[in-house]
Amino acid sequence: MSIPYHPEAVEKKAQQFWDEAHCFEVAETDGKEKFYCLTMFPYPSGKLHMGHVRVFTINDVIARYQRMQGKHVLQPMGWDAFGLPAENAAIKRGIPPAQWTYRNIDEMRIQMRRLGYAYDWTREVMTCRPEYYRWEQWLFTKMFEKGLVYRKNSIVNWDPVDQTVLANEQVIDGRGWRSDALVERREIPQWFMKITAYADELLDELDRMPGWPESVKTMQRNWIGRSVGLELSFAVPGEREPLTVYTTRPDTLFGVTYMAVAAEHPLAVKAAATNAKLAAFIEECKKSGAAEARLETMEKRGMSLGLSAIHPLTGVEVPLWVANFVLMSYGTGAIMAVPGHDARDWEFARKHGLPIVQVVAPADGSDFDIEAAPFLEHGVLVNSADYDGMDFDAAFNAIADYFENANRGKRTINYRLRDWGVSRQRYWGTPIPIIYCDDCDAVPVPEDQLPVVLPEDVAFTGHGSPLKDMPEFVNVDCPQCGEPARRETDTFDTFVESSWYFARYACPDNDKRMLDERADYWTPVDQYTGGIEHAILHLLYSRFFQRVMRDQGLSNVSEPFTNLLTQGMVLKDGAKMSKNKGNTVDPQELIEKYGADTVRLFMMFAAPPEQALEWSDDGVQGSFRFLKRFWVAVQKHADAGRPETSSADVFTPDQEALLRKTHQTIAKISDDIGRRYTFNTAVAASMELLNAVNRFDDPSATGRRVVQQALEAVVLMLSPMVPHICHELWSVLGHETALIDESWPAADARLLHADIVKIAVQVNGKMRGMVSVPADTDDDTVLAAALSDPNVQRFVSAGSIRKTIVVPNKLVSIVV
RNA sequence: GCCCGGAUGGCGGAAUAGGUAGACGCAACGGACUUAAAAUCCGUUGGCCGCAAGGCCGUGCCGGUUCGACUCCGGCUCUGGGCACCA
Repeated sequence: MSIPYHPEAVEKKAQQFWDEAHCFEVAETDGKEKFYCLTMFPYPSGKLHMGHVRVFTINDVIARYQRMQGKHVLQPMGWDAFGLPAENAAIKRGIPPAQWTYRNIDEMRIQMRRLGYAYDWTREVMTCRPEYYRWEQWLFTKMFEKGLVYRKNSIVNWDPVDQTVLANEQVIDGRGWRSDALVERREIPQWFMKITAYADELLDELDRMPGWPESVKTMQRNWIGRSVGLELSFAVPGEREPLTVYTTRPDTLFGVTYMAVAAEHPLAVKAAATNAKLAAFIEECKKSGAAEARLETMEKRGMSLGLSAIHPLTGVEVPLWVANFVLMSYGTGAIMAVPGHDARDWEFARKHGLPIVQVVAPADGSDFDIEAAPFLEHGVLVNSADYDGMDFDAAFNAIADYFENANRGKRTINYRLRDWGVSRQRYWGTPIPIIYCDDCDAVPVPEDQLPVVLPEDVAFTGHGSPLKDMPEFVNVDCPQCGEPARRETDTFDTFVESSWYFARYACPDNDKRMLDERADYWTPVDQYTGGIEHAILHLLYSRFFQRVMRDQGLSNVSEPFTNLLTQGMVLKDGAKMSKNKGNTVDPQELIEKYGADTVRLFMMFAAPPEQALEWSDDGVQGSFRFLKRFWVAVQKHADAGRPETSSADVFTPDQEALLRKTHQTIAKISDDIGRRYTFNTAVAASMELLNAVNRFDDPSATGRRVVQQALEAVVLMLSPMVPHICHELWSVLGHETALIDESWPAADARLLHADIVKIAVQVNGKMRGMVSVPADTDDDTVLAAALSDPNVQRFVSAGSIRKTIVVPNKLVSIVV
């Protein structure tokens, strides 16, 4: 008597079983291989979206698969709880950010539980809790002591109407998103972490990280952007200080025809003091956001400073300009321009009528029209005095030697990577543990006064941080001299919290130390899964922080994530699903309609994990139908009672075919999940095997035994993806013990290969026939069989064969 | 603008090391069951030609390497992600 498939009841029952048995709570167990399986933790935005469901399901499949491989699996979950959206919600709804955040966490936790993820909830962390962020404050004070943090001026987006600092996201087409005022660049003092001190290590170690995708490693290499170049100076007549610039192309030095400085550069500021037009232009330049993408794409504008610089080799005077694309915070705030061999310099020279000189020619001696386009490749020097005829390396070295010997410049290694500015002029974040004293300057908060607790009960207006208006927070005594002092009101970039949470899951309850021996047991993370959008910032900051913790003696691990899986976005209508764009699909509705297993299955089946997944409402239905067919097939089989366990090992051809199919499928899915992470093809293979079972009609004892084996394999192998229905069907198949403790099935190697293989026959590269031969037939016999195919013969006349290729068990290619 | 990806039937995708393009699923169409609908089951389905056998074309575009290219190389187009204060 078959029971219909009711996902809600099935899922509730399975989850209750796992909860009561505490299946997913893990301690540090000796003698068992550990596997730390982690997803990037979510921002508690309100409800789960499809992107969450995708990444959590992928990771859960891996965690459950590894568990079935006999490993001791930790899969924790927590909340990246600080951030801008809570402040926006607070303004919009008049609720304190903390309240809004905790409510969202509670709601999303319920949704996650409904989806049946194998999380150890006893380890949950929330970054907005003092017991979490106190350790980050503590580490910051340690970094302060080591000189790994420092304070300097840096640029922010300033909204002149709302009188507030804006995030890049809040600047739309150069205007503040609420005020619509033109955004300005403004310099304010901010705290920086010296990630550049680790630049070489972060770069070099990428070569020894086989578990990371090549694309992510390339992006990080380019981001760090290590380059070897020459630092040299141009004298400026009438100025005491020369203008220092850095170039990776000293070979183009003779092609310098002008120089440009940033609007904030002292030379520009000085010149503007006596030139109203210039002053106006400089003010205009500051009216722009700070985002690089915007600076690079906006119209390149500039104005002559009326000054010149002396070329260090030729002595020729080149004009000095101020330009909107040169930024004070990058490099020295000045550039030497070589329009003949740099695209941006070329474009700017064209626009402003500045001379373009060719100093590098193509190595093959061909002509190049420098007036039509810049020549960007390496080549042979021309118009470069004694250096003419040299190639890039020779010219680089000769010119660099000249400057170093004359003590007028030096070879320098530069990084594109900049130190990490961690100050945010916002309320909802970790307070930066610094006290400003008139006499002692910036003093870190002593360890016994940590944590600096963020007051949660605040009236939040959105006009600046409410911390500034809280004297009880701001006014403190200087820890050094005891005089009245002021507490820092800026908070940390939320990337600081997400740079070490993965280690804290090992010991979230320790109130004496940041990390303990349990972190030594679990770290590094064996499998880390998250969005490709984090390929650079979050992953690089985490690699940096892991090293800071290591050098603080907290860990002996350098790389935090051994294997990285970057899953693609969930797109709708070709764009990332997001609340901003209003193109979201609510997973909750689908769960209520079809159950968690259907949603999980569809997410795994719709696309391979690394690829972007274009959402379509069609197809979820198909996954549900498959689960129903799966359910009915197992029930129907079980209704006839358990097959006898012992029978002779004699099979009919059909029985043997299903047996082979079962074992081939086990081998394929093991590879798909264990090595390739192509869960979509694993699902497809399960479907094929189930289709084969449904077509198979053999009520004999042996037939039923073969079916039992096939169904058990499908239940076991689908269980990481659809754990609830499999939990139930495992007992339907007659098992007393729970599926969660079962091992992954093993394929019988003797049953993996077919005894008859089909060989494709090509003539001149075109398919002309198929022949069936026993597996591993020798080449000559296969060729003879191929040539005897009537259709092949039509295209091959005797004696005309020029070449034959035989690919064993696959293909014959005949060239006539 | 710069860096990293992607493009295959009506749709999502498969082809794992250069070797049968389109597995599996969706949608559509035809049929069975039903008073009917839903559900379920069976069948067909890249395009063109052909009664059939079979042939020709076909993996974003242009070109190359190879007996053989979705796969490798060169050049484009469109599109997704990142660009340091969204997370």
